[in-house]
Amino acid sequence: MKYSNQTRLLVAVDCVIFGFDGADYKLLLIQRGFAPEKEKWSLMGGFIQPSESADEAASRILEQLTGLKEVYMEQIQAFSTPERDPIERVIALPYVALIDIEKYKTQINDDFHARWYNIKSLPNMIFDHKEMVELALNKLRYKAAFHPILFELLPEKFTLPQLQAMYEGLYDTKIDKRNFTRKVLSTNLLKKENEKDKSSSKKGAYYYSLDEEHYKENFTNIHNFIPRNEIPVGNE
Amino acid sequence: MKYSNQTRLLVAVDCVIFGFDGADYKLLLIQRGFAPEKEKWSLMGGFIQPSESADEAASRILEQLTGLKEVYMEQIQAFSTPERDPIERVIALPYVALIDIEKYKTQINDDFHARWYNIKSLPNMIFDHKEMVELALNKLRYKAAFHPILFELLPEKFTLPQLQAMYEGLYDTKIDKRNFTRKVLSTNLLKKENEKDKSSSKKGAYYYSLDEEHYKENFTNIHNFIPRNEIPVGNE
DNA sequence: CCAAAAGTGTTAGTGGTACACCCATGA
DNA sequence: TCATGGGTGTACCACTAACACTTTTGG
Repeated sequence: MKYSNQTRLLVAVDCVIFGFDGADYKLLLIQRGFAPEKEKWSLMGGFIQPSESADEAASRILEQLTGLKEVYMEQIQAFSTPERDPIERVIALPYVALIDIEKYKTQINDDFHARWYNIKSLPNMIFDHKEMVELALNKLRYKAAFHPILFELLPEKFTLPQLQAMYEGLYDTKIDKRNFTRKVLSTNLLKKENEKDKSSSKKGAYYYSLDEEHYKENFTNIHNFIPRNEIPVGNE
Repeated sequence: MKYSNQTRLLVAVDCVIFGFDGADYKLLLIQRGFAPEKEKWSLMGGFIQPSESADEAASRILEQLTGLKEVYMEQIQAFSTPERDPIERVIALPYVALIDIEKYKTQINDDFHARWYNIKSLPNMIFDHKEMVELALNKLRYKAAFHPILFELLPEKFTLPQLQAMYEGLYDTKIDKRNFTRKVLSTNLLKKENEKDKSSSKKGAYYYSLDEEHYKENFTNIHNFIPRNEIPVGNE
């Protein structure tokens, strides 16, 4: 039995995949292989299949492109204007994903002609993908100010200067390192390691890693990672 | 031209409509008039039509039921598991709406056998509508702690004790009225009127109204309407 | 020995919370 | 006059932000 006299629509998920290279935020884009807008840049996306939920579709699509599973992803608002895709109406469910850019490098699947673009100089993108990216960035900026989601972008061991650079990059601002260190450590989300990372200074910076216990328990707590006046308005 | 070999799906919006009666939060539910689960309670919903966006569909559906337009609405996460509707797969885009319960009363459309239910004693609902309501409530609790969205639930003129009761109801807690007053007034979102509301006390409480200018400008600012430890975790 | 990055403490101000009494008035 | 709800101020504490010098070490 079916609902009668109703229009059925294509539903796609589009993945807004962010990475961080130590200095800048990058967005992973592919070159669309088919018309219209062939060869323009696009988010990686795909239609929801009969057997899968939207979350599953997003994971599948992310894995197809990057080889990565179990990545932090979050759905944002649907894009649904009837004319957004000129071929046929498609409802898009965009997902924001944060991945460790280093992990991706080793598993790249080049079938899609994917490329990292600095978020400060994005190319023209098809349809309303630019809007999706803007929305995703806003969401990220808002959420990262209160929740430790950026930690997902880092390798297992990382230094506080690296972490700080991530926050500075996202908000395009400078943060006082003494205040930042104090805030981050006071969350008890991190464990200090004994080794140092000497790759970026002679003195070396201590490695930290996530304290998995505390991280899961306190993930939804509300923190204050960055000064209030750096949180952009017009968000979520 | 069309995308070939892809499955098209029904896409519906479901409206999670909250009201506040001065003491409790209410959810507006309808009695489903058709099988399956005929006569069980349900959110008001409807399929997205070919000519409309999801936002438009949500407004249309809200207006059908309540007669109200230009109401605060916000989309929350899509529900998309393949089996959620036993008749046929439907992707649901839930919307949270906040309406002034008094305005609704005068415009009720009884075709749908609608009824307000206290959110503390909801009836059994069809499909995953209960989950939608939970998600919507969480979202509301989180957002209302930082943004003045609850103001949408009130009539044009309202008193501070009324406003406080709304916050107390949402978080099921008591708030110190001195602190609450100070916080709310410090936002500069309100204008004090000269009249008093004498309906709930002999002394009377001053009416306030939204300072439209400031309200629109500062809507996205981050406030602190309720104590941190009352904000539930596991939110958004 | 020096350049370059890491690490660390203090202070002043702001904002949050806890707390209790007087005010106005209709009945 | 009294019961009821409305309105107001203060003091402590915690958090924030601003700020500068010392440490380490590879070259």
